[in-house]
Formats: sequence, C-alpha cells, structure tokens
Amino acid sequence: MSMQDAATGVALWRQVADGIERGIAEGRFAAGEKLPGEMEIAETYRVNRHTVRRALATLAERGLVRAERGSGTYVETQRLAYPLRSRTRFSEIVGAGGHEPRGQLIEASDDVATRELARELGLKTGAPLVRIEALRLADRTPICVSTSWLSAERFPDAGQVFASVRSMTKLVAHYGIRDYRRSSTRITAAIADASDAARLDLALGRPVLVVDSTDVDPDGTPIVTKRSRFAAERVEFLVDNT
Amino acid sequence: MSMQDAATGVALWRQVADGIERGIAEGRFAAGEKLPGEMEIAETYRVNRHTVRRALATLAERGLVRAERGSGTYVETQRLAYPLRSRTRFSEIVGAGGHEPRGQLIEASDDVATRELARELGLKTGAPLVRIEALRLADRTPICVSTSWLSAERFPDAGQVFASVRSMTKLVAHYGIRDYRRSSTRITAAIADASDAARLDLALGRPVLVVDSTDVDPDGTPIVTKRSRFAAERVEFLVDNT
DNA sequence: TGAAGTTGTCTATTAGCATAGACAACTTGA
DNA sequence: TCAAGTTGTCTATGCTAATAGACAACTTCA
Repeated sequence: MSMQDAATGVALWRQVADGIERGIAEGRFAAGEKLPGEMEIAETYRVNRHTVRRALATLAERGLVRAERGSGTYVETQRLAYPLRSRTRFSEIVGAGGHEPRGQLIEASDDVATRELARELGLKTGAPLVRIEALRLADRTPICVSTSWLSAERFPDAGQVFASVRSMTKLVAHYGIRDYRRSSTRITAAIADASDAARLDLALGRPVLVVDSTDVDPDGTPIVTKRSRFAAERVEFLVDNT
Repeated sequence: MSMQDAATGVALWRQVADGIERGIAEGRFAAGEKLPGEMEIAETYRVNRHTVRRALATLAERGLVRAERGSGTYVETQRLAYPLRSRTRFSEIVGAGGHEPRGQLIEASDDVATRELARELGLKTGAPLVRIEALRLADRTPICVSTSWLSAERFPDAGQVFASVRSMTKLVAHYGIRDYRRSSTRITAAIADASDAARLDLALGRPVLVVDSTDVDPDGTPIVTKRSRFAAERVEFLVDNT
C-alpha cells in the first residue's frame, strides 16, 4: 500500500529520521554507539546538515539518541538496570551490563561531621572528614554524581587516592579493606540542581534519584557514607530482597 | 516502523492521497465509481479544497483516478501496461509499474510432449516434460494463469523448485541459466474457461488474452514453452517494434 | 598545548505547502 | 432552459521545509 515515490509529500527530515530509526531498530547502530557525524549523515542522505539536525532533534526528543556537543550523537541506551543489594559495586553493575565503568574525581576537600554524618559513620559530631565529589559514568554516559564522606583519621589523603584509582572499591582496598557491604540505603527523588544537572548532562528540571547509603566493613564498622544523585532517565533500581 | 505522530513531516495532500488510495485498494471506492466531490473530501479530511485537488492530481497522474469537469472524479480501471519484448520478465514489468509481483504454484505434474510441444522445445514427440500451472499477480490482483512445459531431463524437479522460488526467472537460474530471451510470441483471445475464470477472479464470459511463447537461452536452445491466459480487462500489451 | 573534528546557534534566501476567495467552464437532472 | 453541483483556473497570503554559510563552543587525541 505504499504508494508512489515514497518521497514526494514526505519531508526530508522525516525520511532521514525514519532511516536512522530503522538503523537503530535493526541494530546497525547499537545502543550506546556513536552515530556518524551530522556532516556524514548529510552526505549519505544527500541532504543539508540542518535537515539532519532536525531529524536528530526529533529522535532526541523521543529519547532515541542523545547529542553531546563536541563529541557526537549517541544511540540512547536503555536504562541501566541497577540492582540494589548488600553487595553493591558500581563498577561491577555497570560492567555486568556490558558497559565500561568510569569514574572521575570532581573535587575532594576536608569537612567536619554534622550530627547526622557523625551518626552514620559512628563518629563524634565535628570529627574531621574527607569529602569526595565524584562523577560515575557507563561508557561515556554520566550515571551519577556522588558525595562521599570518610573519616579523615582512618583514611588520610583519601581524596588523592581516589583521584588516582577512581573507584571507591579500590580506595578502601588501598587502606587494607578487602570487603565491605551496604548497611543502609534510602532512596528519594528530586530535581537536579544546576551543578548536578551540568555534571550529569541533564536538561534543566530533570529528576534525579537521590540515594543515601552507608557502607560498612565485615565487622560492621562504618567506612563511608554517601549521597548519590542518579540521572533518573538513565537508570532504574532493582530491589531484590533475598 | 512508522514512528511518531505519523502526521508530522508528511504533507497534508499526501495524507489525503494515501487515504483515497487506500480506499480504492480496499474496495471502498470501486473501479469506475465516482468519488465524493472535492468539497466533500475536503470536509472529511478537514482540509482546504486546493489540498484535495493536489492529492487527486497525483492520483490522476498515476492513473488511479480520472477527473471529469462538471461531473466528478472517477476511479480508473487501469490496465497493466505489458510490453512485449525479447526480454520479457513478469516480475520486472509488474515491478516497473509500481506493483508487487507475486506468483503461486497451482499444480505441477509430469507430462509427455505432443508433436507441437516437442517442436517448440526441440525435443522428440513423447519426451518427458514437467508441466507447471501457475498464477501470477500484481499486488493482490490476479493477472494471468500460465501453463509452462519444460524438459524433465534438463529440469528435474522443476515443479518443486518453482513452488519455492515462485518465479520462472529464478527457477531457470536454479539450473544455472542466468539469462534467456523470448524467441516467439503468439497472441490471440478467448473466453476464459471455468477454472481460469475462477483463478483470475473473472466473471463468467469475460475474455482472456492467450499468449503462446517460448523462451530460449543465449545459445538459442529452447528452455520453456508456455501458454498464458491474461485477464483482458486488466492488461494491455504494448508491442514495440524497434 | 594545539589541531582536528564534533555539535550548537545565528542570519539569510529560495522553494514548496496550505489556506482563502472568486469566478469560469462544464455536466446533470428537474 | 435553468438551477444546482461539479471540476478548472486565477490571485493572494502566511507558514514551513530546505539550503547555504559562518562562527561559537566543546571534545578528543596526538
């Protein structure tokens, strides 16, 4: 039933958008993969770059692709399944999903324990802490920003260590802790503030999942307490109570 | 695979044209019948009359409808243009007309050559043959029934092969023949017999064009000889003498 | 650090889409 | 013959699609 030229009466941008969508659906462009550059797409469809941009804009609006300035346009991965268990390791979860986990230090600074932080960490109010602000990514996609607090006495120079190892697991291993587990997890949601939105490459007004968690060593001694903000549109938590 | 709104990026006249074409294809507007007036169509699609006119113009250009000033616009009963050349391929002719060629096996059986069949195929009288009865369609419209005879020695199991490939071109390709041409074509007409009328979905007493033809390979060796019965009201043969 | 390559944004122009109204030309049926 | 209804043609206007070029902003990699 599909008619004449199949071209006349159908806007070019629409033809391009449909073509790319078909490419994604048929797996020619895999999830998370980078699409050809706008110029290259324009050449293959023999069309102006602006027309390609319009096609990509409609796909982006529907969440099929995501453009990253200076880098490229990527096929949007489905939400990262993020199981919440007592043994929760960002790198393992992301790796299990077939993605490459990355971490980068945003900022490390000294801090002092508020009453709540002190209670979580089993310290006294006002105790010296190291505060680590980090961004975690799956491949090139930012997943979450987390603010972690550790005892400055037990983990001196934790900031510098994290900057080099880029992983909380490796950081605590550096201090001789080979295993730890999640002792508490609280989840809520909020709108990303300006700096988190920028780190996570989120549009203004987009929601984040806020996770407060504390990890303890096998003895039950608190190691680190965190507040993580996950880009809600990129992850879904799986709670399995076993 | 058809995407978003299904409206954005598709011109209104195109949507109207497609809608009317679907109406014709599904039989809501029968062949020869009068379409609603341009004003009425404009109202049902909530569109300007000029937009309807454009839609009708494209349909008229393709021969699906015909406008008569002062009277109305009518669904054209269009005959499939069927050029008769030395290179005659049903699938190519139908495809070139913007239709989807189809074929289906009615029956395959063993036969022996009459004197005439033997002469056409360059065999001896009584030589073993394969007889293939097939129906050929454009889109869903039956076009012709053809009875083909091939040498059983040269093309063993031709019937089973045809049943799977559904194309004479592909059948002979299966036996290593990559090209062939029409060596002789004779045309006459008759009234469809009961079984042909049923296959072709023709009313009783309707005429068929009877075409006797023989195809030969590049060496001039006969491959297949056929008697085809075309629904006369659906095709017109074009003889181009160049 | 710098060059190359990427996406984002701006201005400008041309062509096509869609609407609106009016009237001519023609057919049909009362 | 006339009125109603049909398609054909003209003018006009506003909006969208598509092209083109230039440059900014940013990322990546050597």
